Amino acid sequence: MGEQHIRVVLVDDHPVVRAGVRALVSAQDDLDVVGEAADSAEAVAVVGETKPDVVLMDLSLGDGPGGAETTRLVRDLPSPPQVLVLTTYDTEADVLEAVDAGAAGYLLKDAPPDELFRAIRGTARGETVLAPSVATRLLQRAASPAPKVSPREVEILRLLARGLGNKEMARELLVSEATVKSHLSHIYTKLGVDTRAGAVATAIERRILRP
Amino acid sequence: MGEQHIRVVLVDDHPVVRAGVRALVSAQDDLDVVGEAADSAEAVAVVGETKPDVVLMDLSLGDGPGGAETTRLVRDLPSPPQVLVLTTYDTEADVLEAVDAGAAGYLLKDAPPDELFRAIRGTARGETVLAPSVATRLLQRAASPAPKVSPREVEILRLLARGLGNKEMARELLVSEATVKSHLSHIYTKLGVDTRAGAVATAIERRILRP
DNA sequence: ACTCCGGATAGCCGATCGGATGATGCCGGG
DNA sequence: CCCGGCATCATCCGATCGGCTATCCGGAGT
Repeated sequence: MGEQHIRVVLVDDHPVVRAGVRALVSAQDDLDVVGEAADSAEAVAVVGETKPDVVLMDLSLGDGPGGAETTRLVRDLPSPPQVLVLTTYDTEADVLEAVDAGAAGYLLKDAPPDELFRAIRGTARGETVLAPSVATRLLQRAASPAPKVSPREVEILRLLARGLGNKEMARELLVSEATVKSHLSHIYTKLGVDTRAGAVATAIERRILRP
Repeated sequence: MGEQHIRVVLVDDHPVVRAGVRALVSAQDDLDVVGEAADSAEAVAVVGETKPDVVLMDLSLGDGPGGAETTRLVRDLPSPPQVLVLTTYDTEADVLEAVDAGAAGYLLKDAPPDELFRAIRGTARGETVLAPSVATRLLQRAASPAPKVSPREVEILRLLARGLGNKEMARELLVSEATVKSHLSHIYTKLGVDTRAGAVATAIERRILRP
């Protein structure tokens, strides 16, 4: 069998979380934490230097590029590591973006240590590891129609959340009021609502808008 | 000078965070982690047994009572410990509730370890320790009028976010449509908006509603 | 080449909303 | 004891919204 020690790099902007994962992971005989990074740039550098088997990636990295983008970057490196996303949220959008970026697994931070260890080992073996709640969510969404809002519609949603009326949105976007209404109708259909307030709530819930 | 070792109990539902704080705090000569708890009941039990000087309290504890309520509980114990809130969010509502519950400090989880240590020591000495961002926010809000929505108005907001019309809300709440409109008007005034969509967005932003 | 989709536009109409104004009853703090 | 906040209800009215039906254009994909 290949490597006996799985080399792990941690990417998380929270010192506390890094310390926690390091403490837990290091205590495992077959797992070594060979590096840490607090942001995207650091992550790329550290991964390039240490050539880990697995990268534990947080999705929210503070200012610069997020975890999804960083996942892309490290996956584009020569002999790229497997990326296991370890984050707080399990939004559909987050999961999809991460998987799309080349993540091999998705775990939540409230997972018990055991699950974390198993996930790291599985990921290192090339397996795809999803937290139960994430897997469930994915299946749910896969069954139901995927509501993908267009860029323009997102703009509308943004203005909507600011409480603008159709007329005001029209002025803001330099289009006619009819166009705004048209977009809104499409948004309602896609989000499965029929009021502006509901659209805003659903948009925020699905992370189409950020509060 | 009193105790040379400051006894600390951790309350957080995330194993990873507990491990992280424990690893960081334990490495300090003058700080001892004498207990951990993952939920409110456990917290009260552990604090009662270990009589710590400081409790590091997360505000979101999963299912049962939250961190604010738990803070009240441990502060009501005989010879209560100081409570230092250590959480992810710095919402005005969260801060106020925590302080009201008897918390002596408020730190964010992305704080550097140094700051955490200083906060623990300060809290143990009875000082009030606020994260800079939290302090700033408090001053801001203290200057501007505090918009406190009534319980009934929160109910209205909840239904609003579900996209219900005034008539439907009225039926749901067993009141007349006029009453609903009245509440809405008050909500608009308090939140500084003039549309339902804006109200929902602002309510979520101010954490009056949870997405 | 042809189709599908996002984006833009138009008009119609009933339902709803938001603002203004005013009134009543209850409770708790000053 | 009186005031203020909360909750309740009522009416009026102009502005807006949401649903419906149709058309047009340009780019991406088959």
